[in-house]
Amino acid sequence: MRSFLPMRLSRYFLPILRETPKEAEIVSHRLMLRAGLIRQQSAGIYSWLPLGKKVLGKIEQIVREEQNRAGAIEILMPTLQSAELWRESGRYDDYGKEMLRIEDRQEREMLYGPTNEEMVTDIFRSYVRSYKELPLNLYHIQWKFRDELRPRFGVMRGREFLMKDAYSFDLDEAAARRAYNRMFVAYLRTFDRLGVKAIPMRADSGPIGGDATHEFIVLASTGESAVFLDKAALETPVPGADTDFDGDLTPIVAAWTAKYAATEEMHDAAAFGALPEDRRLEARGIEVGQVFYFGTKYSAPMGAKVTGPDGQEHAVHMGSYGIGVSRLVAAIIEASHDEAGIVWPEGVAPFDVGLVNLKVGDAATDAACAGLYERLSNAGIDVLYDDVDQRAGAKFATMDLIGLPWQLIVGPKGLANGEVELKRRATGERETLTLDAAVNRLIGA
RNA sequence: CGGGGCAUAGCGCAGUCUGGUAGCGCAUCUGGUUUGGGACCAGAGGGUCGCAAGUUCGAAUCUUGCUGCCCCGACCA
Repeated sequence: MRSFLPMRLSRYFLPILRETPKEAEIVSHRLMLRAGLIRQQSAGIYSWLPLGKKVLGKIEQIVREEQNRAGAIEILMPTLQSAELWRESGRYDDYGKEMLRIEDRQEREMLYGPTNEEMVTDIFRSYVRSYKELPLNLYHIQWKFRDELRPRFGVMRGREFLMKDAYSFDLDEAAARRAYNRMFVAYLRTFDRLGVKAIPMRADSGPIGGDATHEFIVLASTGESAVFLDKAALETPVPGADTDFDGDLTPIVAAWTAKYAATEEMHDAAAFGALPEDRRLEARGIEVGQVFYFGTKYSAPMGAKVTGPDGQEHAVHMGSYGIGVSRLVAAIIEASHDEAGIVWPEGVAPFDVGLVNLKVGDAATDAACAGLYERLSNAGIDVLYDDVDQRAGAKFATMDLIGLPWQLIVGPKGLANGEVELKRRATGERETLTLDAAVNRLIGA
């Protein structure tokens, strides 16, 4: 007897909207509202409903695994920070109105963190004294708040957003560049596992400062920014799971950075024009990550120093590395959807399979579904069982909308021949199989 | 922050100009008929018309103030 209840749609919380709420302009926002992933609570601030929360968790976990693989170490810093820390770096006055400033009951000045360079630098300087403890890369996955003047496009540009931010500490610039490369390669792997094509592009360092930086841009026709790239970038191989992060990563990074790829702001029309015409690609994209090297910008004013092998104190060289976790949910949808709804890449889908019972209450279909659910679950497959008493059309429309990679359709007609239908959401292909064959196909998939 | 717009049932909308018992579609509930691509019939429930003040015998409708939200631009992970 299994010790868990099946995830039955009739008992789940999946508020599907048939009509598109009028505020949603772009496709990912529309689909996230319609498929019951999120609910807006205030401008740029969203609740994550069960299906959305599952996707967010999947993305978070892939990001975490690849950060860990690259040698970064997870911590968790608070959302609320003291203004004092930000005065040390000078950013309390520089950051502007995007920073949400609040006062506690003792009238202490606080802020809801838009980023964590100061805080992580404070942690570092409190404990680390020697170059022997380097390199160090600390990251966390935490909610941030930036009081955007004009939040829009749903979670694509919300005010509150979930972000992975990593911070590297090294003795000198050369070591910091190696740390940068580790994150660069980790990002290539992360986005690949998330099922999106993300291209690193030369970027403007912006207010965070620094002189080496790349933005990772997901190509999507509905993307917000225009990008220009060498088509060869699309064919550049993504490093495998066996990549040695302690080894020399410069060849991998060089293979990517050698190919022309730039956003509009950094576009060099002459360099782009020098490419053979059939390799020039003008596309649109969404920024989902950025890596920076910024040297001693924070460590120097904040006194984050270590003693080097020379016996002298050195301000550490730092970098920071962000991935927009909540934004990625929207970016993935922008890059992967059709007229009927979302098409989740397998790695981030909220469930692996939607098991559709076409005749709820019929002893044969009910029993077949129960058996299939159990066999698939025991094989580690995450199944959403649609046991709702609805017409077939409505069930199919719901499954297509929420975009699970596979639909396993069980109806009385097929079952009379011992058969079920397996539909691949991405392609729409359907296959009629015996129950055993369908289970084996899914377990093998 | 400049410009524009919207706010009426859970969602999408009409009604506002020209003040007079608050409507439609979808969704929800009940009963029946249906049942492989968003069914049909009959019935039912659900609204302090964003908030406040004013004008008026009477305000969803007119006036003033406020709030929230959206779109374009500038800005931005």
